[in-house]
Amino acid sequence: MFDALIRKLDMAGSLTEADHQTVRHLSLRSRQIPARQDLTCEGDRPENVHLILSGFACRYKVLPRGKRNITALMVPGDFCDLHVAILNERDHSIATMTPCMVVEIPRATIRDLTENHPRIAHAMWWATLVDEAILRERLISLAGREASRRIAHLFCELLLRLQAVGLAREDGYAIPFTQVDLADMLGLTPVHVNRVLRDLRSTGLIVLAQRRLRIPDVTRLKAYCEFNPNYLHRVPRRN
Amino acid sequence: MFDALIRKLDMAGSLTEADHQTVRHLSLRSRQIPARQDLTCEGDRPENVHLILSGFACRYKVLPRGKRNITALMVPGDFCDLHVAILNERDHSIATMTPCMVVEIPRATIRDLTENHPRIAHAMWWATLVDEAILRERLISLAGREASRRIAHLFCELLLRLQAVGLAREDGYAIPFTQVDLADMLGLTPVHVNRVLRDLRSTGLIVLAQRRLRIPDVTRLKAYCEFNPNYLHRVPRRN
DNA sequence: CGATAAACATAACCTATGTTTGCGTATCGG
DNA sequence: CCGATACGCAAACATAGGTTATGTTTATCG
Repeated sequence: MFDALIRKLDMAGSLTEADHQTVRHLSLRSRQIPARQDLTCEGDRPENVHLILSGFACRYKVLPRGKRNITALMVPGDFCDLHVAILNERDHSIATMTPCMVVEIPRATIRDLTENHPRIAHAMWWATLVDEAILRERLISLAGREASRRIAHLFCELLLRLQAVGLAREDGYAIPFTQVDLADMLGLTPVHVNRVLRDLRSTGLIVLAQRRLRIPDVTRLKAYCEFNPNYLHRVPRRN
Repeated sequence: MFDALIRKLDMAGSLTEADHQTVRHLSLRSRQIPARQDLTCEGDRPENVHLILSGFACRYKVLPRGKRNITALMVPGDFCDLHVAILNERDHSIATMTPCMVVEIPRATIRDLTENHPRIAHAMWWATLVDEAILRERLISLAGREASRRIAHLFCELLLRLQAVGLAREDGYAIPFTQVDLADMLGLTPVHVNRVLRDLRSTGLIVLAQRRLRIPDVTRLKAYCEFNPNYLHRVPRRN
């Protein structure tokens, strides 16, 4: 539990051993949550910040017409809602997409960390900024890429993010979303998602069956959607 | 110069008088920059954080095919690139859209503030989160609203943001963008922006001429695009 | 085991938006 | 003052993606 949290914060690259100890001495609880259940709702006075240990969650907002927009996807190791500690009203909801194990971090704990542990505060701010960068890239997808490249781009992003936490192989991963979920993430209709997936399959760019995605030629898929991973702000590891 | 900065940080609502003093004693320079000029480029090792005193700027990214995507709009009182202090590589560029007066805040100054002034750090983090909320709302516009509502939504957002800094009246404001700029912000073609503006004009929702926007019936325009201002996280002022 | 629902698939049609092109007008440097 | 360039506007046409409808497969459950 603490490991996941420390690993996340360490990505910012500024923690000391003392900071690690501080984190390890927090009193945290983790909780198992079933699939498709709200963690928090728009308008709530939020009490806890959540970190995902396992499973997938999403940030979403429902328009008056009933359309669900997924604005972010959270995978194991991600914070769901750091905002909570800072902003007073939440402007969106967060739900699990699969069963999830999450750590609950009380708002007060975050407050304390930001006030008394500048390097940890810095790391949390860093995490916020990376989330924002991912959001920006999704915006670019919606504004400028056609449906097939948009999907391909999402698949490439997920490949890297899941590899970073050991949930993807070199060439693929388990993908737990329905086509409706994908549509809500990509700003498309489920029907069109289905069409485009068929096309991507038929050109051999992806192999997708039984909720498992295989990318036979990762380089080719990345080239197809002009994927540039710099926005993920990964520390260059083995590059 | 310090006033604008303090006003921005104060929106988070957590600064003390001592913090104000700290800010006032920073050594900052301001600089006039002509229209349509990059403040910083993608890939740069960034050195300064910018705060806009006057004029409009945007955050953008150019896709390989040459399409420019504007992912954010900065108006007077906004930070352009708080990231800089935290992330090491920039993944996008920032440019002025009109002539701008900007304050340059050295990266080292931000570092110092985050390490030694937790409430100021908190305020900067807050600003980041509000930017992210705005970004999310733009994402929703692109994913779920058709062109005319998308434009209307942008106009409503700008009305509030500009009113907050005294640059808009009750019913309108000077809007310095070209239709090409609008297209790049909205993920549309300039031609379609033109069409849609014509429609919005003909239905009387907006009056737009000589780079000045007037909204005869603000309530009606807000209703039209289902505008909900909660994502701006304004402190309720006179509501 | 059959019944029900969820997810996936695909076809026909429709519409919002992109594309191309052209024209008029304002703006600006020389 | 002139030519060049940017911007706004409009019309005709092309297409990606939305809509509606319906069938098929897979999972769930009594």
